[in-house]
Amino acid sequence: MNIQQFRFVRETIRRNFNLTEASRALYTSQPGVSKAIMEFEQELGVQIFERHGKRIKGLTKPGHAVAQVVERINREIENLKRVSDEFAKRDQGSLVIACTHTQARYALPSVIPAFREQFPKVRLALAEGSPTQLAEMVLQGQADLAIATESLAQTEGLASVPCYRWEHVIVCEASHPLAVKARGKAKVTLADLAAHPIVTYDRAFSGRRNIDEAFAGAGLQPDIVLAAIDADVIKTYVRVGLGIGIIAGMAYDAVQDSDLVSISAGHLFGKQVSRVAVRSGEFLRDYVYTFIGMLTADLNPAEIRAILRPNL
Amino acid sequence: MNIQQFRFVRETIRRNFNLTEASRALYTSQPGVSKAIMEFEQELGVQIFERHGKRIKGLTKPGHAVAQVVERINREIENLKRVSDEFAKRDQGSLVIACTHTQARYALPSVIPAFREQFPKVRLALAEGSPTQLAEMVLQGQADLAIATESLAQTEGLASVPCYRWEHVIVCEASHPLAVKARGKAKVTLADLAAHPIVTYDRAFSGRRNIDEAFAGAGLQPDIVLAAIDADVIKTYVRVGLGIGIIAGMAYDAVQDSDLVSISAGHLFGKQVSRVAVRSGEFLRDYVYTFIGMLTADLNPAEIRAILRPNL
DNA sequence: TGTTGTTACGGAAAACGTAAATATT
DNA sequence: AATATTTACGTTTTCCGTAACAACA
Repeated sequence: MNIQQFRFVRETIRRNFNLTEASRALYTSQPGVSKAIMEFEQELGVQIFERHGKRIKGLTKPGHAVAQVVERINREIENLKRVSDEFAKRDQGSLVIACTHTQARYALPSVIPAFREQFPKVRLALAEGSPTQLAEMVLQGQADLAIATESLAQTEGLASVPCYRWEHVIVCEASHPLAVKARGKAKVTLADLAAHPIVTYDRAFSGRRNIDEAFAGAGLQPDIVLAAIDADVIKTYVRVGLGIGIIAGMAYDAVQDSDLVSISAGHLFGKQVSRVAVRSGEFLRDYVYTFIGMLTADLNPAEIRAILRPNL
Repeated sequence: MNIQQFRFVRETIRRNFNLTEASRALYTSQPGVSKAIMEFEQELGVQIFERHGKRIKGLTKPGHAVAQVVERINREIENLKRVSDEFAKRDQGSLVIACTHTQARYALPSVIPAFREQFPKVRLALAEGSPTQLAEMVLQGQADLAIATESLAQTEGLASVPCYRWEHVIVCEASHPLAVKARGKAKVTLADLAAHPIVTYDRAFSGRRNIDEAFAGAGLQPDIVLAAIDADVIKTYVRVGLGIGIIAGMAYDAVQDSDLVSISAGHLFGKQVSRVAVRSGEFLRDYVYTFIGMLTADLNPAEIRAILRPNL
């Protein structure tokens, strides 16, 4: 039994039971993988992979059980490297942040510079995607943490902490009837919004679910003429007159967006809570906790650690 | 990095940082262990062991962190063998039961034969000790499960289920004043007991704590003239007139002990609950769950599994 | 001075890549 | 026919034990 065998088994499963791909991914020869896996099966005395003749098709029943343990071993071995790097490399390393465009564009710019100053040797990477993709990235170990408003708290295998609160705002031109009404101190209603074409976020992003639910709860059918992933796109289409925009409050910049007005919409769509998530049970470098601490003003690093790593 | 290194590190720690002993325990050469550990440290880039010159004295700070992960890896590797044996060996294997003398002598005889019949190829072993020793055996992986009334539920790292209830009984000769009183349907009191010399269990065993607490709660000072680990010894000294005995109810056999009378004492010392414990997070062979199921009449195997292995 | 850990070295074993053969779709 | 897996085989590397050496207590 050896560590290579664990890696081979894992990669073969990940690559949909294609030994050739697995071997390529691990920079080794395909016969080597084949042989190692066969020896592994022989040593354990069980067949891990379902074979149709020579083709590997999937996991056998014992294979499922073995694969679970192998996965845990692989993770712990990765943890081992991280643990030792924590001491050996001190504050060198990398931090891969999986986040939505909204986070990358509006939330992180206030945090990243401070982090960079404290850990100049940590290489930073931003990976963007939909909340479910972000969760997947963290689960697969491709990213160290994910930041999003959706999905993270519900995803099995992730541990998450609330990170900050925000609300939606409506953006439109100053001359728009809604802007006029808001200036008159009158509260904008869902019915007001439903009367106009709307540009807002795509299904999976930035509290769009709450928007849909709010309208549905009021028995209204909003006229969403365009859905986009990021507020910049939304604002652009608001500017060309496609409709009114509903975006995250932090995405409205009083200076840069002075040609538009923002009308608070928290009373319509509720408070949104962005969360930051990591893979549960994972060893994380100290600076990851520091980074999360910078994101979440009201929790201290010890609290964060306690929530994200309860059993270590 | 390889599996040997993990084993070497673990064994070196277990053997109090003596490489020579560790190498002997693992049936290999001492220079091999030394070299493997040094290479491991080099690869991780941290020093795991504290060295005074050449002597290894303990773990460094990074060593502590590394050792924790290494321990987890070792356990998972052991699990791997068990998982595959579960399928490969079907119902062959071994079952090491750590229990107190009381369990071995009075509780298990009704269970073991049935188990043996169902799994004739499973080698059985009984390891006896005090409840804390039993817990330790399970934690260290020397035993698969522990059965005892004390300690198990409180011990960190163990998962336990209640197994059966029992009560203490008083044993004495039929002519003894207490026996006379009991025959007259009068309830025996703690004060009655305190008036006579008592022979009962040793501090750590079989609900002795409840006995002490009951007397203390009543402000009485019992005259415990002899404390023993097992009921056979206690009954022997009761027979030679050393005093009255307080033993576990199941330890009184109406036939074999017909020269003594038993007086129920549940109202004095409360109900005792024996528990069965396993190391939490451990993979256990199917027959282990079957065995536990035989011990615990009121829980079915699925419930037991759920309690003892919540995250698998 | 005995015990414990490291260095040196050589034979055995294994790991791994290339080439060829074989099976599957 | 093209793709995928296993077998064969030889080189290279690693493993591991013995022997010798060094240092602690």
